[in-house]
Amino acid sequence: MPPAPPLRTQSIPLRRRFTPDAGTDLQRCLLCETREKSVCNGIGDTELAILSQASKRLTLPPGTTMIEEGTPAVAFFNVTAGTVKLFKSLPDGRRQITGFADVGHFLGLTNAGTYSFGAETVNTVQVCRFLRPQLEKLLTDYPLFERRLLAEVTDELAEAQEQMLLLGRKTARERVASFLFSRMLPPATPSQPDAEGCLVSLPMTRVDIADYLGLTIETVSRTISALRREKTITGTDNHGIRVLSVNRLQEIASGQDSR
Amino acid sequence: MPPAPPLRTQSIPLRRRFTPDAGTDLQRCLLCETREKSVCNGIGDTELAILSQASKRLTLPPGTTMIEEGTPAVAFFNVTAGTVKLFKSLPDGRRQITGFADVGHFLGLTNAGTYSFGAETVNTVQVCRFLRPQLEKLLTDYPLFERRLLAEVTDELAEAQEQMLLLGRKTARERVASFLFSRMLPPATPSQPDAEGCLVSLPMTRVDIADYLGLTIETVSRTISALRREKTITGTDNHGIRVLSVNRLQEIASGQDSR
DNA sequence: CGGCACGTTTGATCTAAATCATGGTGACGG
DNA sequence: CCGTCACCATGATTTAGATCAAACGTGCCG
Repeated sequence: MPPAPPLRTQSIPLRRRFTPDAGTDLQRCLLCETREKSVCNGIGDTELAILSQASKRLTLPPGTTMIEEGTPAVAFFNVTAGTVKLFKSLPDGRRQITGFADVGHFLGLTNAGTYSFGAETVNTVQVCRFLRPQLEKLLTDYPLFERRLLAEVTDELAEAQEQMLLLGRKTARERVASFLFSRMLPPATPSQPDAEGCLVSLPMTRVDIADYLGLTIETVSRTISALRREKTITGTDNHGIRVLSVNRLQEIASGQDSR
Repeated sequence: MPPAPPLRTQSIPLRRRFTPDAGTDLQRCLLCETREKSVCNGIGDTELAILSQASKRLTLPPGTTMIEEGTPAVAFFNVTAGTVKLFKSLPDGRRQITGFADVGHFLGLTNAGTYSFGAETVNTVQVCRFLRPQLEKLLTDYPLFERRLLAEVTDELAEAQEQMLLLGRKTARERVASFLFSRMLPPATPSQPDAEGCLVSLPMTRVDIADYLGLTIETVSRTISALRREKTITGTDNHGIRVLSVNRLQEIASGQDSR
């Protein structure tokens, strides 16, 4: 029914951009600062050399297509810097972003032979790439790695259910508030806890936010403006807002809101 | 913004209804017909007695609350007959059904100490219940069990992403078509493949369908009527419709639709 | 320095689906 | 057998958010 929206993907997949980082030594994983946040923590310190060999670290510029929906599922990624957006599309171009994978998150897991979703970098991203056979070997060799992955997928599923509640039953206002609130929960940018309000980083564009919340860019923009007008948030920078009242935001997000 | 809808839960949790089945012998799992459809298949034939001891089979009448959102996560269930609905709610009563767990599906997995969702039987349901410590022992003792569970959760996540696309970007017509189509994919009720059209069983009420698709009962009702009027489906039974044109239904579901 | 491209904001209008309202049907119990 | 209750269908009206339409800033490049 809705007419096909204009194509929004400003980026094209560039194979030559998949350049491995220069210094890929065997100590890489041991020194990795994001290890404890990720599945890699399921592998002991002594065996980390194996992990380094099983994976390759890549640096990807903003707007790089990492996964194209429907292509063979050959790799699994672990994000060590930046933000990746995951999405599904309809033939006419309508798109739903199903999640943003930040530092410590994995992506690319699937049972089917092909990916059922696409993935594209939001900003400059660093990932560790595991090819499928290597991943499977890690799973069988390191039970704690598998256990950790199971836990991560379980969390991911719980988040997905929360997002279904948002998409199916929340108002635009509640959706935007939920989004901002969830973005300030993990200590991603824990700058000043509440010196001048908590800073929330929004590396993605309004289009991405809209496609994540099941809204249009106009509605997202208007709603953010309204929250600004009523002093729940401040900041005119498009990629970083400041939350003035966390409680207020949470109330709106959970639907306990007057207006 | 939307006023609290009237309470829709016609059922109340009845502790006394959690009665274990009479004949719980050690051979139960070996004879279980739904084993190969479920995580239990990760355990070898010889060790099935252990599985029988780790679980308890229960028969639950329609409308039984199995899991109450926010309560301690003490059990994990495997559905062996019937259909269970999983849902999340907002304080004012708005509800989103996040999935229907049919035969072979598990429910109740979580990392947090409490359930982040509720679960209620749609019709008469049989489940095998594992208490949490028992489940964890199975996971560590039987790698194939854990691997199978990881695969199930991964599938569940893919389904959740598909549902996010539906909730965020599809029209009412596309949502209903997608629902009916997805319900006929698994050979749940594989009666006649296409003798007089494929039969699809809908054990849940219109309210449940609406809460699953992020619509109102009126819209669901009208949309089903429209599909009937245009001969894509037939049947006046509320809990079972017949798909006359599978292709047509799939086209509508995926958004390639004229009207 | 001017112009173009991109992302964003804001206003006016439209519409798909929600809400409000009513009637029908079948199951169940007294 | 009749009243009640749960569920479903359908018509009339309203509305939240989509769509259509400018206009504004900012950064980039010739």
